[in-house]
Amino acid sequence: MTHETTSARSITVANAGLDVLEHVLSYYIRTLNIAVSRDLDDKLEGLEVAKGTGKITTLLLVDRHPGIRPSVIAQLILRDRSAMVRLVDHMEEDGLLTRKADEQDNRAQGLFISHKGKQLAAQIRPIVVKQSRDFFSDITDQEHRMLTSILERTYRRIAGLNGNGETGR
Amino acid sequence: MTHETTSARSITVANAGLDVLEHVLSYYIRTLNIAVSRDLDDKLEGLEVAKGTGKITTLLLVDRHPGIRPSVIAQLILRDRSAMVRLVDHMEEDGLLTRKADEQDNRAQGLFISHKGKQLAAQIRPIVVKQSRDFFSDITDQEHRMLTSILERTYRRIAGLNGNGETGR
DNA sequence: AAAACATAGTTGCAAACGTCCACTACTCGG
DNA sequence: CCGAGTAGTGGACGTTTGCAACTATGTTTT
Repeated sequence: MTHETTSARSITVANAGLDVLEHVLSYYIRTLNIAVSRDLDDKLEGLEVAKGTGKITTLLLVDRHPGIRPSVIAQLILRDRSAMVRLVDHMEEDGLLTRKADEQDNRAQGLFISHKGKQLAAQIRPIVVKQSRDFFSDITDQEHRMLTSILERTYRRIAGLNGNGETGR
Repeated sequence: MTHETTSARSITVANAGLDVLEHVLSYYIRTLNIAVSRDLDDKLEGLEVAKGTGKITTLLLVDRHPGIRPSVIAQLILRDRSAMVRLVDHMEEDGLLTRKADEQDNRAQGLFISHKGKQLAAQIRPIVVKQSRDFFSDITDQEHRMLTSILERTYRRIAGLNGNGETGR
């Protein structure tokens, strides 16, 4: 049917409707994700934790909860254990943290932050917070808080931070 | 400083605080993204448009705007042109759309949906909408609308589709 | 106490992207 | 006509991610 009349050049970024996606939350989450991730990477350039939510979250979690286990972090960042292993490998190589076998449970291990890791964590915290705030510059503080708390709800369910846990893989 | 009393095994998914990330919108965007993407992939399993926001958006855009150019779509989905080329390659191979050289501008091309593509688009629309709604099941309709429109604001700025409709190109 | 089952970490493999960069073809303004 | 900018393409890389299989260890059953 339609294929000739609509002059292609009239379809610009500014006037192209997104079809149903315009009202689909997941579309914005998915798209904004790539933008916000890119932006964050820039802000973190050179800091050994660029790329991926994983490193940052892991660093902060280990700093905050000495002895936390890889598998727990994996659940929180929604990755599988194998991905987690590599993450820890890298971070250990970079001297940000260390593994220590758990004394009670020999198959488990605990993660501990290094001095260098601690400093990096301290350095990163303000950057991460500010980045998020700056990125969503056209959102009021109130809206920002609201979004955060609403999304937190879904996140907690998915990650199993609520009642009991499902793995939501 | 929380640490000694906290034996490693007591740090569970349920009680591990996320440090500053707890109040960082971008953290939720980034993390939820991977969950929502996985979920969507499941719902779309087998449908030739699984994986990545790109295919779906492209399909719907081409269906909606016959003759739209790859570069325009690229801007909307926040990818670079080369990524777009491959996307179109695949979709053309799959018989979802076709390229046609633009008559006015020989360096450009227009994308047109195929019959198969049109059917797929029709099939996908409800799924995508429902998926988003279902995924964020613990959010009220009103909140969902609010989130969508707030995020849309940021998206539009990022993608450069603000204000005026036809910025002379 | 042995067997069966579950959990933590690990590794290999392979698919899927995204990014950077260079290159061609073409348009347009001056 | 020239120079600048744009559209599409292709190649090479480096990463990330997911799956499946495997080990070691812990827990539960019978």
